[in-house]
Amino acid sequence: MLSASTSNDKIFLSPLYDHAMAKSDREASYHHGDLRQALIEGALTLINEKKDGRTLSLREVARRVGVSNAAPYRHFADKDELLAALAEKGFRMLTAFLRAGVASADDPLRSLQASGVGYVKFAIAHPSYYRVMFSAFQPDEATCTELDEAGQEAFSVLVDAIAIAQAAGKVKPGDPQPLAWVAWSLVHGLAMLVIERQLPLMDEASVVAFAELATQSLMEGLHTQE
Amino acid sequence: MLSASTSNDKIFLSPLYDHAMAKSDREASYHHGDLRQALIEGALTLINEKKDGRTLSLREVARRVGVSNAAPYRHFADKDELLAALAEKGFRMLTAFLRAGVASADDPLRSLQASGVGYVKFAIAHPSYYRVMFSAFQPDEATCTELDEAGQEAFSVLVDAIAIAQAAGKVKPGDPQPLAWVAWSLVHGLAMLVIERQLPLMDEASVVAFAELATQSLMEGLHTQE
DNA sequence: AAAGAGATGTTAACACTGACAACATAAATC
DNA sequence: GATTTATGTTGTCAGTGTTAACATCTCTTT
Repeated sequence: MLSASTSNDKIFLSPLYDHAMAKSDREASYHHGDLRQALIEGALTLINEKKDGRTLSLREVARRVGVSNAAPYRHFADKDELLAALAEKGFRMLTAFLRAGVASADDPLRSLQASGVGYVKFAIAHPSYYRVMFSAFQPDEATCTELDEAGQEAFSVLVDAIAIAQAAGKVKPGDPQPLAWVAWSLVHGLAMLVIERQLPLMDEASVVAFAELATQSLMEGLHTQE
Repeated sequence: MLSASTSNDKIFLSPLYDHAMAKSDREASYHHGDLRQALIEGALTLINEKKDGRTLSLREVARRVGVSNAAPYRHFADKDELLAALAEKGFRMLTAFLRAGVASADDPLRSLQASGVGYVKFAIAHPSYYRVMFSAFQPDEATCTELDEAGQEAFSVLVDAIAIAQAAGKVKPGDPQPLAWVAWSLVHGLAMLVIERQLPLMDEASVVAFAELATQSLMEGLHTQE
């Protein structure tokens, strides 16, 4: 029953539900113990079975977790809030992929490029996640600041990588933020097109190879010495 | 009642329904006369009222057009097929925007860049269209070849612009297709991020300005003389 | 022109969904 | 131990995509 969920299930974000985590006797009690987390994981496994934000249903998640229709509403105001929780987790994972990319090279420029390739690698490794993260469920602005934070954290990895490359004189100077937007646009568009099968790239190898070409192209546009 | 629909409503694609177009006495007859087109336009106006592929409902379209729930199923196998028809029209419009961009400059390089800016301009001018075009409703492959064609037509504008720039020695030589993918990725990602309000760009002017920066950055990476 | 055939609408139904109110039960607090 | 609070359940509502069975129009064929 406990299918192979993600290993980093230690991310407990909302202090509101901390007390629930203390429980350990689960299984067949009226109160689930940690429904919120179980719902997120249930939605997660469903999403890994070809479901996206549109086809995923709250009721199915509840069913999968073994709980009634209305139970999820004790933990999420509506479906979008569950999706937002998933998206947040996705951004945390994306951040890890980006950092792994950055760390995989010594040269600041190659580091920057590797972060872009890492971005695309995440997208093709977790396409359903990625779709949820960027599909248009309006996050209601102020309500889910945690999602925003997670997104900003991921983005800052890119900004930092650019700033470091600038400090090394490898990227033209100026506010790194707009440059990061440009780089983000490139890898985001690439990721989306690949995921939606709009580009005829079949296996991971060719996607990564193309991601390297794409980031390389932009690199030669961004770096100094013209 | 006939709200301001798009002006290019002369696009009749499927010869299967040509005979229906011959009718002119509409209004209050059992048979609508040209339901297929009316449904597309109805969906279109609804989509311009904040609806996207997820929130748009076939029943609402039917209601808007003044027809019963099941009537649309005489013209579209399912909801996705209606969305595909919308997407096709969107790609035709996108092609026009791209061509306008290309034609707006004399220099091949600037022409190429202008096509990219035109791409983004289309996306922000018709965000709902754009969302439908690229939101994941699996087009069932072989069934809707017309959508594929429309997409290819738009893409070919980009490829051609690159090929022309290559012929003028302004872009590094080689198969233009991969380069077009890179460029497409950049503007697609930018368009998506702007539409989903992931970038803090408010008005059209700043979006266009940033699109120019983004395309310029890539340009300097693609062009010759390093 | 009459008649049958095929296209195009309509109504009614099914199985779903998101969401809520009213109720039940366990846990936490006093 | 009693009460408040958190959490889960059942039942319901409006809305959806989709299909089947039926109705009506149009068109071809005789």
